[in-house]
Amino acid sequence: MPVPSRTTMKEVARAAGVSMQTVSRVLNERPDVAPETADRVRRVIEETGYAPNLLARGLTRGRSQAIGVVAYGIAYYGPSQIVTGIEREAAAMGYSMSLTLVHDAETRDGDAIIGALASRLVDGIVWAVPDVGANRDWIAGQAARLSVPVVVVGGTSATPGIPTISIDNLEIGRIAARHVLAGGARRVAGVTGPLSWEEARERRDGALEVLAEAGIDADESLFLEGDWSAQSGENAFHEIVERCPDVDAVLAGNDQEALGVLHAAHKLGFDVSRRLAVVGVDNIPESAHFLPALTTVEQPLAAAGALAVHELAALIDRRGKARGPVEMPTSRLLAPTLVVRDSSRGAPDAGAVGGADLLRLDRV
Amino acid sequence: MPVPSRTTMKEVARAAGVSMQTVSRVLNERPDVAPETADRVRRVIEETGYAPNLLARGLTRGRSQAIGVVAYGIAYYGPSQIVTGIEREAAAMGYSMSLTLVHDAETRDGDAIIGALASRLVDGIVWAVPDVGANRDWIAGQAARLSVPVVVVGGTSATPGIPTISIDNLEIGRIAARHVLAGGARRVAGVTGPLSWEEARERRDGALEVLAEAGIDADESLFLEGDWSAQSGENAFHEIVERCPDVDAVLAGNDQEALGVLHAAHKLGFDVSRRLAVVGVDNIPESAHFLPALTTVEQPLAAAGALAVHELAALIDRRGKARGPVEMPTSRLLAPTLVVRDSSRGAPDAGAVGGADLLRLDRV
DNA sequence: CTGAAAGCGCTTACAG
DNA sequence: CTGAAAGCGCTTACAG
Repeated sequence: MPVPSRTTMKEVARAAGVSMQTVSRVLNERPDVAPETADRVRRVIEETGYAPNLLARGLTRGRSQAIGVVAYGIAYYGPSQIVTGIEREAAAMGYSMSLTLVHDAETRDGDAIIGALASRLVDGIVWAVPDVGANRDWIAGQAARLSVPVVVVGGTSATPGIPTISIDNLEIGRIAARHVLAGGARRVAGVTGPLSWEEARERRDGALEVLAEAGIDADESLFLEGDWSAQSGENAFHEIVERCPDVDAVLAGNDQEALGVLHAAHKLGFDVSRRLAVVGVDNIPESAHFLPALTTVEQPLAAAGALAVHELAALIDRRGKARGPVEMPTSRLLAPTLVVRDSSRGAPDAGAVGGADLLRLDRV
Repeated sequence: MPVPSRTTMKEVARAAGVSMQTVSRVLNERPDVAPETADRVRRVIEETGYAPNLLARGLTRGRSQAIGVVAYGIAYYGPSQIVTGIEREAAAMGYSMSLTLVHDAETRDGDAIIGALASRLVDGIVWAVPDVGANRDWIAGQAARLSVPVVVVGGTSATPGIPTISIDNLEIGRIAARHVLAGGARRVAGVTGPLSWEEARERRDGALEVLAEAGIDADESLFLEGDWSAQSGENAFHEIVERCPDVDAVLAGNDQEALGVLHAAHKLGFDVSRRLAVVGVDNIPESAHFLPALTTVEQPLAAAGALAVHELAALIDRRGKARGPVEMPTSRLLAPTLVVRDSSRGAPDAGAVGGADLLRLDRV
């Protein structure tokens, strides 16, 4: 059996008794086609199952109707949420998505990756790699010399000259710190993410800022560096307890680290939620079922991904039309949300109201 | 500032004082070019930063050097692992990846999605959507009439006529059941995934098979249907205890459900790991830090994704060459692995050896 | 070893 | 309202 090759526009034209241009017009919904001619063409398209070759279209139009996405991991909660948001919005806006994963946040393959995407004539690029090392400066430099627009998503505040959709990581730290202070905590410790990540540094700094303002003895040495893993949270908690046996709150860099803290606290016989408040970041689905259920700061990651695509699409359209008036990149900083559960409530979790005992506080 | 448009092959040719064909030959590493000519061309390519327009190349060659991937979710652990494996292997084999996410496992957008990928002349398609409803039969039908090869990954056993890389879900159920029986359990219950998923049915059936063989009163009514969520695990456990107060083992459909079971058991005052064994599926990173640490059955999902791409690439190459000799699709069924932790060890978890107390048993 | 010609499947002005 | 021509940037035979 011969490989069924695709129907071509020329074939459709012949079958409909018109020229290729007319088929092209019908396909692109140009108004200047006689109704009956258009109908005839549409019928043939229907019968033959014709669909335009997007490679050819892209070649002539000079744009591919595809966006390139460069993401870090995907196996992790944050990136997977962001990419989900990106894909959804891209699909909704009629773009297909070419995804490249970098396996090291400090990748030096950036050139090759961007180059490969450019070779495919993507109409724009979403850079969804965390803010580690010199990443951001590098991509900003690339963006300047590239012929396609680039939008950065995730990470921290905007890089000058490049539109960035990010989460307010300082605020994440502040929210968490304010919350445990409001609950009466006075000896606040932390497990951060890897400090090569700007995200991790900002979360910590936001917390320290609040502690300092509250006149709390903000002991930076009680904020230990983790690596986002539960294991690192567990290790850190043991260290924290050694340094400060009467610690009454631990702010974790993410929910996995918080889980490790809960685990370690349990092993050490701490009565979490009565004597110790633990707060995570992310609100992964599991966190509501940790023991005790975890208080955490949620980030609008999928929304950030979607917004990034939205902004990118706007840039693409703008570039298509009037090239000129200095493109003012629109950056946005999205606010996180506190989700309060038993791990910080100062109440025993066993026998609790169970179920819908969830409270959301926006910027408490 | 004018949008910097890409250097073209014609420009490279002129700068190097040769014809386009010669540049093309150098680019494709054809041997029939004089060394010094090739050097000259390479130098110009270097200087200009020329990179071929892959849309044009795809149009002439009739293939895009891209594969299309259709995946379910990505925000979930399983799919994210599979896609990670797919991307890694695709990148390694020189393919770029066009990713489309379906947000409903029983999607009826399949036609449109496949059509869109075909329009982009992808060289092959990886179908990474779970085996729900009539999914598999549908994609098998599509594969037959498509001009590009399709490989299915995930799910259960092979669909006739279409290469499938899957995990042995029956074996997952068997492994889990054998393990708790070996630990002395006699009243075994379960929380399944949604039973519209073939994966969920097979895991349950594998367990029931082992229980029956062991002469255990395999009570199917103790296997309740969940929806993969921790909440459903929690709800199910309450129901299970009502039906069978002296239950001594619960086999969950995944780690999230298992977490819900642990949570509910804790609330109800069950002494997990002493009086109750709980086993999950997936080995999500968090599971090692649940309270108690979770025994679970791990699936080689990333490997499955990589193998799918590998198989797809083989099919693409074969199709490119001798079209003819009935393409015998190669399907593979990958074996899961048991990871034993405290939740099934019949030992208290507090004050345990902590850390590397992990044991892997292959097909116990 | 190298180049002129034709063509991949579309779209974009340009005529009529 | 419709079609002939040219061109997007490559590659593939075909000559020499």
